[in-house]
Amino acid sequence: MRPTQQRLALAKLLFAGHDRHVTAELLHGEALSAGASLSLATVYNTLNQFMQAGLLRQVIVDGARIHFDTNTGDHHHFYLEGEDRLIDIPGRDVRIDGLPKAPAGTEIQRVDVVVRLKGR
Amino acid sequence: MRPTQQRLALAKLLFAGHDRHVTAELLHGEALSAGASLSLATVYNTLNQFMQAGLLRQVIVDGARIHFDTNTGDHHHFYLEGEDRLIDIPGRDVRIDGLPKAPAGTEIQRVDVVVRLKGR
DNA sequence: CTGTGTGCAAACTCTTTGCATAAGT
DNA sequence: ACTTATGCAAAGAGTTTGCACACAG
Repeated sequence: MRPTQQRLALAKLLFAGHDRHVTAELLHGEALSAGASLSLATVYNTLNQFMQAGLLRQVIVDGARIHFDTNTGDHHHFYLEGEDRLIDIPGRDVRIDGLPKAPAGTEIQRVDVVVRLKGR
Repeated sequence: MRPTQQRLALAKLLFAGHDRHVTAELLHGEALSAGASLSLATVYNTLNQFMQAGLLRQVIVDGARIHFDTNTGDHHHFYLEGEDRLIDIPGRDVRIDGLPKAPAGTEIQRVDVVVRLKGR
């Protein structure tokens, strides 16, 4: 994977600080605002490449959009429906009991917990 | 909501037996096979109406498709990635401990657990 | 005859793909 | 030059919407 201008710009936005949750469109907007010049398609491709490289993870909460998460470790999410926003829940603290064992011929790949929040 | 032919055909397929998980496209196919005559758009509209009526619930696991679940009670899901198939996990049996409390100004609407399975 | 509600063609949104172009050897 | 990889326009997949038509009162 070559360190092109587009990829560097996105990497910088994604990994510069703390963990982030972004959608392709949001990141595209940020990149443009930061002066970079790339298309939304390139953002998607880059996000998928970063994902394959293990730098990023998808979070499915919304059906309409895919969210990408720079935190690839074991954790879960609060999802604020109104604002379409994600907040990490550290995986260490959470314990899930009473799950049936995986059906024959399958094995568990991951357990995702999504706590859906409603603004009050 | 009028009991039109289209709605009756779909209701019959959805609620005739045990609980089901369907996508719009799958249900459309079944309806056509059963001799009904309706468009995919109508299936979507009808599913959304059933949902508003509280007869159905959406399950978001895939990002590409929306799954509809005739089981509206408290429960969770196994998701078989390869086959794009859902299996219910009764909510009674599952206990989740250690979740942080909801951020100020928000309240928990629902907690969804998805156990992602990989065929072996 | 009038008004409410229905079903579907067409539109829309998000994401992926095919290909001309660019970069490296 | 030749090969591999890149970025984006255009296509694809899933879902929603606007509107002509049907049905009930």
